Amino acid sequence: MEFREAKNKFVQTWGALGSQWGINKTMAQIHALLMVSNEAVSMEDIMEELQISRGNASMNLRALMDWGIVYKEYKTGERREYFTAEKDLDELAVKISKERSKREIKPALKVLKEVSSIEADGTAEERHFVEQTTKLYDFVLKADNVLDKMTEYKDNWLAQILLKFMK
Amino acid sequence: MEFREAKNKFVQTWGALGSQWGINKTMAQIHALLMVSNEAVSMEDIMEELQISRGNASMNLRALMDWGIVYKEYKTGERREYFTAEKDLDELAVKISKERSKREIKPALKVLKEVSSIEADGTAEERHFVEQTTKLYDFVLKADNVLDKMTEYKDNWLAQILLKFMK
DNA sequence: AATAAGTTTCATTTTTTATTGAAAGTTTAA
DNA sequence: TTAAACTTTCAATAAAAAATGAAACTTATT
Repeated sequence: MEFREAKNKFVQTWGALGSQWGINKTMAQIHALLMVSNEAVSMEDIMEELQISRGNASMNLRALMDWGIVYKEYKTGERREYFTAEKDLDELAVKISKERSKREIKPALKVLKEVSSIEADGTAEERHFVEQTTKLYDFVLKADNVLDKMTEYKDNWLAQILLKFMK
Repeated sequence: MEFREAKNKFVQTWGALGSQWGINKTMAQIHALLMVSNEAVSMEDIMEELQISRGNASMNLRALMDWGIVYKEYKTGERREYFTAEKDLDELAVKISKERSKREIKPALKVLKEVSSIEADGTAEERHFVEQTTKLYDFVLKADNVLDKMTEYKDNWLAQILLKFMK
């Protein structure tokens, strides 16, 4: 396999993976492209390389910047904007999990808390509902916290968490 | 909030969360419904409660069973099939992460290995590509393994992983 | 302050994904 | 072995999500 083919395969695969995990294909592809570029890339280049429209490129670049995993760069003497991706993978993981937690897990937790707090002295059905949603709330909260800790001390998280536990 | 409202809210929320993570809405909703039911539920009931067609119910129940998180149950003297969900949340997490790893992470790793193995003594661009995809391969592999370990020893995974590390 | 070079927005269109429903298939039991 | 009760499949349809592209907007330069 030669370079261009490999690069293309990587971008396509990353895009497919993204869409399986609820991140739109183009957004993941742009990110992939920037990840493996050794220098900042202009919007034109991205449009050209992925064969997408200006609007699409613009909106997904904006989304990637909102996630904090793509940065704008200005070259002196040039009007055009260039883009680079966060290339530190630990940093990338931290940002993605923080963002998804904020956008998706936290709101879900809120609902879980709400629905598990209904009065249910009634039927077995109701008691089971409250029990199960309460367990789910605790579980999701715990999982979210572990993730948070893992990312907070990104280097050697295991040792760090352990330290915290022992304190 | 009273019971029916709470139950409905839970099912809707779980469905939305599912679709944000690449699991189809109905599949997540059926799972939610079964999770909070204290007894096995028939396909008819599911169709009725979620207002979905027979085909849809059938296909998504099949998918949930393929994932190993929903089981068929037979009631003696009844023709009809009933369904229950895995209610142990640790077990649920294990099964979901195993399944997603198998379906999505493993194939992605394969591609990453492939594309990071190209000959690249050429340009800086090519060298950067190989370096970056190699890092990514290592990272994803490591993350996948940690998850695997966490789920393998689901109770007190921290201590267990630590033990392994120390051996 | 006019213009040029570039970027963003968003109504419309396209693509992708999920759902329906009717026909085919199974299974149980009389 | 037939029929009734139920489930599965899959081509057609609907719904949801993503992409387009042209107009509006911004900013830098002369």
